Amino acid sequence: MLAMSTVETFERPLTTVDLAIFSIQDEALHVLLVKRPAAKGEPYPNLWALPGGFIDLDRDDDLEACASRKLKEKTGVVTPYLEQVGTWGGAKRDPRGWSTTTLYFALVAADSVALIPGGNAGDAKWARVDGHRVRDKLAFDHAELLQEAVERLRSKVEYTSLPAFLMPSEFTLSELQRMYEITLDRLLEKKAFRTRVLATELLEEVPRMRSGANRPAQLYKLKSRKKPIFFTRALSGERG
Amino acid sequence: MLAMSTVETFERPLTTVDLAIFSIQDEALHVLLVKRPAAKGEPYPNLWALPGGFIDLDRDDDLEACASRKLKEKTGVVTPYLEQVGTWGGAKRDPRGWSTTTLYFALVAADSVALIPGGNAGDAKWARVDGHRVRDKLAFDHAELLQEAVERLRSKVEYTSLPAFLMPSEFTLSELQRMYEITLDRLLEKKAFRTRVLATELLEEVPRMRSGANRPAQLYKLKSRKKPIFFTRALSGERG
DNA sequence: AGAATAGTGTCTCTAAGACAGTATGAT
DNA sequence: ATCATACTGTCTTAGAGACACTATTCT
Repeated sequence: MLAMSTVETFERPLTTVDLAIFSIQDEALHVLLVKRPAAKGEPYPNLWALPGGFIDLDRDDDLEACASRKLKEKTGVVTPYLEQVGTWGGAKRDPRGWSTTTLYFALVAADSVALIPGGNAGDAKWARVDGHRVRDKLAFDHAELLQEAVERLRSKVEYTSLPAFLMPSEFTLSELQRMYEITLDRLLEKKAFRTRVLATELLEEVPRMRSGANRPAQLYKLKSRKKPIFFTRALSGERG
Repeated sequence: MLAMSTVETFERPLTTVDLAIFSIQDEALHVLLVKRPAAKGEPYPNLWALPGGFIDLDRDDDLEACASRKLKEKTGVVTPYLEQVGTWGGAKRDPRGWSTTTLYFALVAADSVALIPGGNAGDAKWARVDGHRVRDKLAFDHAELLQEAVERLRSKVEYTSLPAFLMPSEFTLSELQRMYEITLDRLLEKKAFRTRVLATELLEEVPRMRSGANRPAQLYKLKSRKKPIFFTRALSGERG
């Protein structure tokens, strides 16, 4: 390498962006996994991994644009909740050399993402999150990345409206509460939940009801699909 | 470049680690700045910037080791509080090309860091943080990085024991409260503060008192210098 | 009527906030 | 005694949690 200035004298690590894309399926938290390619030179062939890959320096203006692009490629979803979890970098995490990955987590509503395993056939799947992990052995340090993403998600659910981003466009308070319970993996008290949520600027009534074999329920929609609401107190976190 | 495997076909961004090193000086929050070199090819010559630089792929095992190394080089401090804030990456933030920087913030006790502006003479200084910024114009996007670091610091002070890491080895409750007030830039109520702090496992009495021109105060030390304590509720954040 | 889920009334509990009061040293 | 700061007593307030109660639809 030609040393034109000091910047050239430093070797550059491999730089990737990975995604933990969460969604609720069958009343359980799921994360999207993709299968590692089997081509020669590829590490961890055929293992499952979080979707992600190298930054395209020509197409990606910044890290978040890169994450958005990869999310859209995998799920078709364009405006989900997307948050940077952190960056892992080190000499050992990729056999090809010193590498960094910046991890984002995304929340997508189940009904907005019917499209996945179809385009790339069987090389992508939703895996159920059990505790902090998934049944499959994951490539690289992705088990650790996933654990941190799940922990970030769970801890933020305690004091924000994040689960609202997992909802379809209209939903009832009971359905939203169920989404909280699934992401937290514990039951919540109905009255406290409703008071808490309705005390904020999060929801707006729509003049429709959800009918079933019981009393109809008021339907709500999000006032804004932009940023989550922060509550003044976290849930206590010990009850069941 | 020779394409030996797919990994070689991707250009790699410049990758750096930067630090927002905070300390309390003269009853105010300060951050350590270094002056950009004036050598040709160096962007933003002579402007102040957050300390940082390229990863040394041979010496730095991982990102945090790199941050620790740079912190030690600048301040001599070896075991401070160090937390990753996030990673900024994009095509425009460094004129030399697509670059990423991973920002860490560190909290160092004022008395543990007498050594700085001396080694490198006038190329480093403590700058007072006013609101979310500093008087000097900063290089790159460091004003934005600093703002995020300050916001992270302030918001975590609301519900953690972070300011404890800014204290000398022994201190009184009033001194700790003052540290909270300085980092938050607002006054706190004494009784509530003491109850909150003493209800945790954070502090341990030492059998000594701080004497002055008044009633002596009980001295305390941290039970652990490792991780911060998380309180169950945040401060309300509106009073003054 | 009964099942099922929506939604409320009300009490308790915890920890923050307000603020006045007492305690203990130096001068 | 006075001042300054340390420390406590106690009332108020906000919001979580518990839990029983009422409401409304369907079958």
